[in-house]
Amino acid sequence: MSELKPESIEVERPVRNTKLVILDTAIRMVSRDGISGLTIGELAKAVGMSKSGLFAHFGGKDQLQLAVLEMAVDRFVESVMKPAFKYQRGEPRLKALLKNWLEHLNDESTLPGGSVLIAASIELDDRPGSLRDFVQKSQQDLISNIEKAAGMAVEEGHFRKDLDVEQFAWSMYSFVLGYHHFKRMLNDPKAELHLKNAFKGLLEFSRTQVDLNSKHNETKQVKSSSKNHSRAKTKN
Amino acid sequence: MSELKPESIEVERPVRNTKLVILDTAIRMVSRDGISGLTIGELAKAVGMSKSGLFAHFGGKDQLQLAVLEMAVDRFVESVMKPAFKYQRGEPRLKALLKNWLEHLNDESTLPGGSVLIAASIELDDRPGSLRDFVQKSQQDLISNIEKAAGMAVEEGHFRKDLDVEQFAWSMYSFVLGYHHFKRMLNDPKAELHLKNAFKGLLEFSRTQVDLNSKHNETKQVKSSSKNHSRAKTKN
DNA sequence: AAATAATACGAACGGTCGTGCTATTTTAGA
DNA sequence: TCTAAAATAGCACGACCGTTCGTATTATTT
Repeated sequence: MSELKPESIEVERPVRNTKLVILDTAIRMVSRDGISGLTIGELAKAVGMSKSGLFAHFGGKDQLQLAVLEMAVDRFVESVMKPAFKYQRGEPRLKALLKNWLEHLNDESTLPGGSVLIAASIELDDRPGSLRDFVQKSQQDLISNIEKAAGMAVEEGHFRKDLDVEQFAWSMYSFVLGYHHFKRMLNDPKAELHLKNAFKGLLEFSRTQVDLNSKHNETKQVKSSSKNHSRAKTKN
Repeated sequence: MSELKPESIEVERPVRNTKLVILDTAIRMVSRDGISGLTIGELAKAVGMSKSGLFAHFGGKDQLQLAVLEMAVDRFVESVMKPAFKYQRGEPRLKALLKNWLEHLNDESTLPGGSVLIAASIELDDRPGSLRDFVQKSQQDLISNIEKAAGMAVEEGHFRKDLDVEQFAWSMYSFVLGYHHFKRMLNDPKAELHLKNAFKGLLEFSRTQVDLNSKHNETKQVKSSSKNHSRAKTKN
């Protein structure tokens, strides 16, 4: 009736939410059933639209799957990586990284069935294609960022100079995988405790320890003859 | 009824290899495509028989899947656990365990697409049912065995007395998961090296460290004179 | 007002899925 | 060899898969 001025300020109110709603729903389904378990029919039913209508938003199933994984990576970067990189270089940043990572994995509202990317890694690790390539690259980026952060900790003097940053990233990532596995599959209530203990031990191991009398560290070996007099062992 | 033909030597038993052949083929397919990716039609084609003929061997798809997982666990026990338990209690057994585990994971002939059980764990971790229950129990058994082996290492004096064996098992398992992930998804050629380094570090961390600088180290425990007799000490 | 683009819909297609039912072949014991 | 049972094949079914097509309802542009 009274629409006189159509050039109001609410010009930017498009229904572009559709694609986002689809992907948001899809990511939860994929979290439970895996990237291969995603079906267009089920997804359409979940978002309340027709198969063909949903299909039209993506060029095909592969592109739908890829869009889901891209969104998963995007969320990970936004909620884990970027906030961590606002912390101070070195140990604080690494600690923040693990903390954000943990919170991200524990967010049941967005990941009710566990990490999409960890699951996709195992699902796709022997199926060549653009999906696998994408996941692989995202994982490599993550590892690389951990290594860089560890390298900064060395530069800052938080970690000792002969630390193998590749080994550090490897161990840290393995601990996160272990946490995911123990929590989700084994329902281990101590999973978080064990992760924190392991990470604390890794930090202590990596820290500068200068009370050495012998200096024959002729190797890049990660383990030197450092005596960890204060070992983090919270017995329970 | 006690009259049987004693001269009958049942040596010419045409082994009912059909079921075994089916499961052996299935395990390789599942290694690549996951336990949910297994289809009866593809499996029948791979072993060269009809869908219905293969189907008759199992009561349904669920039971086929369960049989595959059971065989996977059986092979793991036979090739990893049992041989390791022939080694001496303590560190030697733990080292053998990891060695066998590594060789098992590296056996491309039986596991061309990575561990069936690790993949199944992630696939099933949010889908209740008999499959999930079975995998969960098998994993719990494995963890429990690692904890026991670590406990023995404590009893033998290889590891220090206040070692948290749960934490030990958690870390060891996490390293294996990390190895699997880095090798399969990231194609990291250093995966095995990193695993060995991490395990070596874990062993050193767990070992009895005779700190010479601290005076009040309650080393009432002799180190080598009577290491053979266990002192009836059970883990708390 | 007319033309155009964007969205979403329902119906249908060819395939594959798991799974019954019935026939045929193979095997084992008399 | 004969026969009963076990093993396997053939066939058909309903359900669901991804995908295509034609179309209706809107917005946006001309």
